[in-house]
Amino acid sequence: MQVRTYDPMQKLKSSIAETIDKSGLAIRTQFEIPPSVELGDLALPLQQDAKLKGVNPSELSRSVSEWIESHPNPFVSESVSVGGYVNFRLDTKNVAALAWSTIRSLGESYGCHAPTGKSVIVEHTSANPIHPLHIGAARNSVFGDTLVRLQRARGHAVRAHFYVDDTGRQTAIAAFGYQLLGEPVPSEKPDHWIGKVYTVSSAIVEVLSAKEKLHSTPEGEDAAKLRSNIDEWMSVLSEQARLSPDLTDGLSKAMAGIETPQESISRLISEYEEGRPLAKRAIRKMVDYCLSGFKETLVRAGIHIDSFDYESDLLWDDSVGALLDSLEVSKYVAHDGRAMIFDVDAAANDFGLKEILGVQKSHVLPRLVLTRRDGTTLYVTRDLAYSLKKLDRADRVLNVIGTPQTLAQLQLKVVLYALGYKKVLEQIHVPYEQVELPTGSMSGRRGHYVAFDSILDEAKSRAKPEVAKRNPEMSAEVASELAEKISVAAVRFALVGVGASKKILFTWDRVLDFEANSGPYALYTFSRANSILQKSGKVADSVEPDFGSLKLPDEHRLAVLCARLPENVAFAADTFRPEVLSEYIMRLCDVFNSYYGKAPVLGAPTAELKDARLVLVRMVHVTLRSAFNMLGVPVPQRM
RNA sequence: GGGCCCGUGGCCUAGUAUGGAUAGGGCGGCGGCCUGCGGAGCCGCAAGUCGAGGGUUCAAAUCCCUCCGGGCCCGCCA
Repeated sequence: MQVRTYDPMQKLKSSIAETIDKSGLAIRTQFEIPPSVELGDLALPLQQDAKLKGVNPSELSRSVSEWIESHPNPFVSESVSVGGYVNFRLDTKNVAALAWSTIRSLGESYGCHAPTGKSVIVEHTSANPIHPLHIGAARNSVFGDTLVRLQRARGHAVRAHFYVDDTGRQTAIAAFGYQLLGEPVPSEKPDHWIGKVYTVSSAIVEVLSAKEKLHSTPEGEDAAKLRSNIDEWMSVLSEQARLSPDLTDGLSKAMAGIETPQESISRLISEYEEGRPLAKRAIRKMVDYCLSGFKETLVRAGIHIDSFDYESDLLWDDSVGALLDSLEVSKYVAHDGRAMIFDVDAAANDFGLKEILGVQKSHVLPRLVLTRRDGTTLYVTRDLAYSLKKLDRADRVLNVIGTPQTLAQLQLKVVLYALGYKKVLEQIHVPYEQVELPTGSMSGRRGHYVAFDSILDEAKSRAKPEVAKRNPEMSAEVASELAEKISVAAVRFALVGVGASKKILFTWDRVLDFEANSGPYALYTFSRANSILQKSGKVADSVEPDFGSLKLPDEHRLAVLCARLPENVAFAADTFRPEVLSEYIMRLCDVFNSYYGKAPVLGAPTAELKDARLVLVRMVHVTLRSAFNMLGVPVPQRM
């Protein structure tokens, strides 16, 4: 049976390695890419091997290249020995043919790898359901979703999970306001409306409780602090009163009758945790409205969540209770009243986890409080139970969570490992840096944020005139669809195009400048390739080309680049770095743009050349389309 | 006090995992290219002490140490 080829470059490398192995030189065949195209397509560095063998690197590389020259490999057109490297120039014809047969057989799935049978859960987004997704969450979503797509392309069975934090105090504050308003149907996009309810409720509660405290506080520093606190929240309130007068007014009136809102909120929390019907109805109703708003935004950005996991379910189905029972008897747990405190450092030392997790031995890991003195659970406790649930459902779990959570994620691993869940090592924190605004940090509570929706809207409204300018004959509807695609591409490229460890300073121009942004450029390149294929009037996939007629350096580069998609996907997936793929796309676009500008495809001098070029264009076309799919970028047929 | 991350031309960024061949791109600037498959394009030019200093090495943007600048974390918050 023929084994299906997924990765042409891999296949070709093994073939060359095999040829070299026959020489009996016994060298490692770890290929690299030379720093410049003039040097070749593949490089074999032999300095290490030369050292081990105690021979001169140049001599070794010369023997290898001489061997290849006298024992030809179909994929190598030339091998040159330079300073301990053997540089290989690949044979355009055979590389193109190999890439083409792979592309033709895989079609849209070109770039994907053989199924592994391994299951992966990617948890991402998981924003609090009390305000719209903002730009920071957008980075999480886009990054997380791209990871989902990449893991899938890697051959794993992947599911995207969203952890719904519905038992926290913040959620209760919003739900409390929602209850007071009579639990209405939101009058606008639900997450945006709930965001307002949350900000106003939060501000009123802050003001009322600060005022309350002020009564029993003697004049001095503390009182002054309370006063400035009141002032701050009053100004948030007046801002909201200006933006949404009815809502603010309604909530203020309803809240005025409540003497101790903090207590009411605490009661709501505990009633919800106990699963009391009224509390349950109000909170779930509000949360689900908010989630429906999230979904709308996510769908627009091409993001799909397979499972929304409610934190409250972990309490109700006693997952948390079971976890507490096993913690109770752990030798690392100390009790203080009903509070449980976990000695993370001792556990990490005992199990040798510092070494495994890359923590310095001398670094003392902070203890972790798992329950309050009154016995109630904390966020981490529920998160522990949630981790177990995720690990139960997949071979591997990727948690897309911001860098501020790094320590907490580490502690979580130690605790679960110490409880005997060794599989927790298969749960990986994939961190990303925050997005900052020029005006300072965002605050959901204060209603200060840039919503994901606004970014998409703004991108679209900037794209529209550009589309209209270039396509005056296009109907408004089609133009709008196109503008939508372009804006999603621009936003996704902007958020995933830089390494996750880099902070992003969000400015409208940075993200939405269509000259600077690589998204529209890449889509444009694709649409040009598409247009050449359309114009040809041929079905490129049924053409049997003679790749031997491709002589231009750019034709060679394009064939080799197309063959490299799968290995780039593998690397991006395995290192959790989508930017690897976006860099690859840019490289391919650069070469292709330059190519079709100087080499006529449809007007090629001979029929053979025309066919070969046409197929090459098709290869670029399919390769780009696959790569876009993996980045979650929609593809327009024309622009 | 302890720990983590970032620091590459005016601005943004790749390269750091596995040290190696002239540090790649983009924006902005300057100069060209619409009789050719659509100019969101192409071609060219100027612009760099890879934060600083030491060390290891035949070889350091990359590894080690110290320091500087920016950010984050070390809650009976989430």
